[in-house]
Amino acid sequence: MSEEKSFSMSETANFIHECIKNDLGENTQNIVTRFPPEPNGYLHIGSAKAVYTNFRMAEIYGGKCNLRFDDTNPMREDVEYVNSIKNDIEWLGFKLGDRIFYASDYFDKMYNCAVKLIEKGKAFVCDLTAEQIKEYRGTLSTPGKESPFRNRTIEENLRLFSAMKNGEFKDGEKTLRAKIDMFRPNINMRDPIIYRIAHVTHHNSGDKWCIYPMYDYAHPLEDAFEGITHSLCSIEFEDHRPLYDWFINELDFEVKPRQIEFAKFYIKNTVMGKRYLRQLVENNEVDGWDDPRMVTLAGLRRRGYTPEALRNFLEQTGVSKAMSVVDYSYLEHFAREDLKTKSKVIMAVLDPIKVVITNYPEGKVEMLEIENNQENEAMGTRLVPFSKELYVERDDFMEDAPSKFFRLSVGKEVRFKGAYFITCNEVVKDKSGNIIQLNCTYDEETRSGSGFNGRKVKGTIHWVSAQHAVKIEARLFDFLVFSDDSEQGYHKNPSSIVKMQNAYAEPCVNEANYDDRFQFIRNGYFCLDSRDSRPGALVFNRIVPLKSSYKPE
RNA sequence: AGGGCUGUCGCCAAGCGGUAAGGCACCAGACUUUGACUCUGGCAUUUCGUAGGUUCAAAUCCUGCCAGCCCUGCCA
Repeated sequence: MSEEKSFSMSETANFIHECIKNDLGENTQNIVTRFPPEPNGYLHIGSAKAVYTNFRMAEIYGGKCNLRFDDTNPMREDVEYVNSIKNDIEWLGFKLGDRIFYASDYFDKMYNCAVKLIEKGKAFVCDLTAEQIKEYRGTLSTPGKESPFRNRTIEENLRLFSAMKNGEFKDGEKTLRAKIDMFRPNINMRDPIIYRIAHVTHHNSGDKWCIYPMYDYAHPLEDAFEGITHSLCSIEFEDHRPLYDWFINELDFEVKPRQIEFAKFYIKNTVMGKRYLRQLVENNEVDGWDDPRMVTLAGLRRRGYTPEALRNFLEQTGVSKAMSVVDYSYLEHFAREDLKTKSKVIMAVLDPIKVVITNYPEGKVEMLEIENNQENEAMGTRLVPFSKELYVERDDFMEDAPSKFFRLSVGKEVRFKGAYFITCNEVVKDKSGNIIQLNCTYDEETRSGSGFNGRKVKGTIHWVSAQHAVKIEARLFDFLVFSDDSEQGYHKNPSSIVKMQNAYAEPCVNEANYDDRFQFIRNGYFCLDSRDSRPGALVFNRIVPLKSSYKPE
């Protein structure tokens, strides 16, 4: 990554930079941040912002960032997710090394801290049922009331908590609660539950525990245990900060981590919620967590987005406290910009129509040399076969063309990219009137590279030699949903994927690797589908189309 | 007896009392063997959610109002 550019995050997120500098003074390199996902799903582009913000801040100041699996609720977690999360973060370009931690590794320390709180008279074992606790909590606008078990003796609390740990009670029978204040307007402070009983096998700690700490209790402790200086999280946790600070203070940690919140972002016409993504996967509405239409990192990767494009997007999109809804076109911009000079530019015809060059010798094949990327000469050239029968894009022909149509039409001359000027003379139709072939002639003089300068032509179109072309499938994507004013806020797009199964590409695609990206000239950027493409049956995903200022009438 | 946070161009976003950066999108033009790229120009001054106030001076400070988001899981 380029260093000049990489500092632009310091042009935004200034409220974070200010805190860091105030707290650390000259020693900003001591910063330690963390990204703490619960391993209960795949990372998506929204989570990537939290990944990026935490890792990037540490990177900017030369500090450290931990990946910590916040696995305090065993009923919804799975190792499949821990592996995908590690993989996705490294794919984004952040080195994890020995900085991978598990909240579940701290269960002993957390238990001891809870005992300490009980001993200080700051926590108690409560027998209220879930419904009662809800009732006692009060509402947004009315205060709560105190639990009748709030004033148990320290000795009794200690004995009961130990019994909870030893499995003497059933799920839900008892909880451990912090003793704070049932009358606070901030509901998080109304004697929050800090331990619950769950006789469930944990993916990491197995059956060692049947009590598990709640997020609000576990999180500040995890941060403190790891020496986190700045805990950068999304803004819905702002109301939890007083509780976070309460635990840090009550437990007398030497270094006090500080929580700073930033706003989440949304993308227009995109549902990012984990619940929704999971539902799409479970209902088989998509082809897994890595479906190219999904905004999971796995999906974006399979779609062909590069980590550089994502990082630039996250960088430029900024970090603030104001909720934002970013246009998808902003993401697309960074994808094109990244791919522009590093992709081989080749020709593929997605929706073919046959062209016969009537005055071109039967059986003749010319190998034309065409540059791989006009803006990057280092990418060299390749040889592309040209022959009597070609395919061009159906869209590139029009029978009754308006004057602003610079492509093929009867009587009009256009340039075939890297080849000759071609004039269309005749349209061949089948019985039902569908165009099945265009008969054209070429002008030998106009061969590309010959220096021909006799006349100019307005349009250049791409083509592929019929006998040499490789038949491919090209998949074109659109939004899974469109935003609307309905109650749920969106409706499904019935045509979010279009499979062009009769597409043809230059022979060179046979040598394509899974991590290659191509520009199919005038059609957009494509890459092989890592799941469905195989030799002999290539499947390409369109990463992003090219921009176009052409407006059909 | 509700609390917290946020409002600067269509979308992001700088701005921290001295007279509205930048990017995306869009529009116009130039160039072009991709209608791409690139380049040039345009794009918030009856203006910073709104109404008042303080000040020589306000997007920046104060007050009221309005709008949006979050909070009543033994989820994170």
